[in-house]
Amino acid sequence: MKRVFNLNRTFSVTLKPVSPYNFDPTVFKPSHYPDPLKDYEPGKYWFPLRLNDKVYGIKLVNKGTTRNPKVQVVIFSKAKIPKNELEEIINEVSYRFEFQRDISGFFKKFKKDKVLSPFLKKWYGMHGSCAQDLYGLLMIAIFLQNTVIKRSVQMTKVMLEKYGIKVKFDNKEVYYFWKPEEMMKVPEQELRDLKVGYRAKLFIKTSETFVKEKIDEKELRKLPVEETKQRLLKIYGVGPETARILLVEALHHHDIFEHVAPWQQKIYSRLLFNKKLVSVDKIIKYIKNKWGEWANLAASYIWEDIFWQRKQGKKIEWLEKEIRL
DNA sequence: CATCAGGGCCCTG
DNA sequence: CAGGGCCCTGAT
Repeated sequence: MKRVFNLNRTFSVTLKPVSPYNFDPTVFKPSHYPDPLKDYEPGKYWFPLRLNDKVYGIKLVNKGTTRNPKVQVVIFSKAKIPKNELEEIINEVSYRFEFQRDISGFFKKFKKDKVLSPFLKKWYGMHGSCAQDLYGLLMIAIFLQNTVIKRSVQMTKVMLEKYGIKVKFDNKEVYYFWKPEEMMKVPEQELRDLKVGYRAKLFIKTSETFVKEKIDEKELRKLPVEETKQRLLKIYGVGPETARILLVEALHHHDIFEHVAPWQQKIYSRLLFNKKLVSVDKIIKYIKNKWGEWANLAASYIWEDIFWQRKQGKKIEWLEKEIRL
C-alpha cells in the first residue's frame, strides 16, 4: 500500500462562492484540536482529498472579499485529470466548504438580534466547513472520545504515521486517513500497542460498518437531519456527541442543536449566561428558542469567536482550564 | 505512591 | 434509565 504521494501537476480554477463568504473563519476553525491533516495561513488552506480511490492535494487561496468572494482552487495531482473527474473534485470541494450555500437569510434575520449581532458583524459571512469526508471525521470523533485533548493529538499522530497517507504538494506535507477497507483488517492488538486503548475496537468496527453496510455519504447528504441522525446512531461506537459532530460538520446541518457535552456546557454557560454552570437543558432551550432553524450556525459564531480570541493571543483563564491542550 | 476524571459509548440490571 | 466499565495519561 502506497503511503507517500508526491503531487506536482496542477490545475487551477477560480470559483465565486455565494456572497457573503468570509474565507478565513470558514476554512479554519480555531476550536478544533491541532492535527496534521491540513495547513492554514491567513488567506490559504491546504488539505488532501481522497476521491474515488485517488488522492489529490487541494490548495484554496482567497482572491476576493466577503461581499465579493473569489476562491482559487488549485488541484495537485500525479497525472493529468480527466474533465469529468475535475468536475467531481470541484463539486466536492464546493460542498465541503459551502461555496454554493446561500446563508444570507441568516444575517437578515438576526441583524438586530441583541445577543448575536455583534458576532455577526465580526464574523460576517462565516460558513461551516469540513475538509474531511464523513469517514475521516468519524475517525477524528473517535480520537476525541472520553479523553483529554493532548492524548487525542498524540493518538491522531501515531495512527496517521502508521496507517495514514502522507501527501506532499506545494511544499506542504499533510496527512489523510487510511481507507476503511484497510483499517478493518488491522489486528486489534496492533492498534492497542499504539496506546489508543479501547478505541482500537471502534476504529475496526466502524471501518467494517462503512465497508459492509456501504455507508454512502452522498446519500446521507440528501436525507433529512432526523433520519440521518438515526442512521448514524446505529453505527457501533457512534453516540449522541459523535453523531452531532458528523451532522453538524461533515453534513452541514445548521439547524440542529440537541446535544451539549459536559466541557461544552461549561463554555456555553460562560458565553451565554456568564455563569459557571447552567444546565444542558437550559442551554439547548435558549439557543433553539432564539435562533431556531439556524441554531447551530448561530451558536458557532459565539463559540468560534472565543477561540479566535485565544488564537490571537488573548489569555482567557477560565477557557484554558476547560480545554487542557 | 494511589486515585481519578477526561471533548463517550455500550451494556447491564 | 441510571450507573459501571473501559485504555491511558497527567493532575492532584
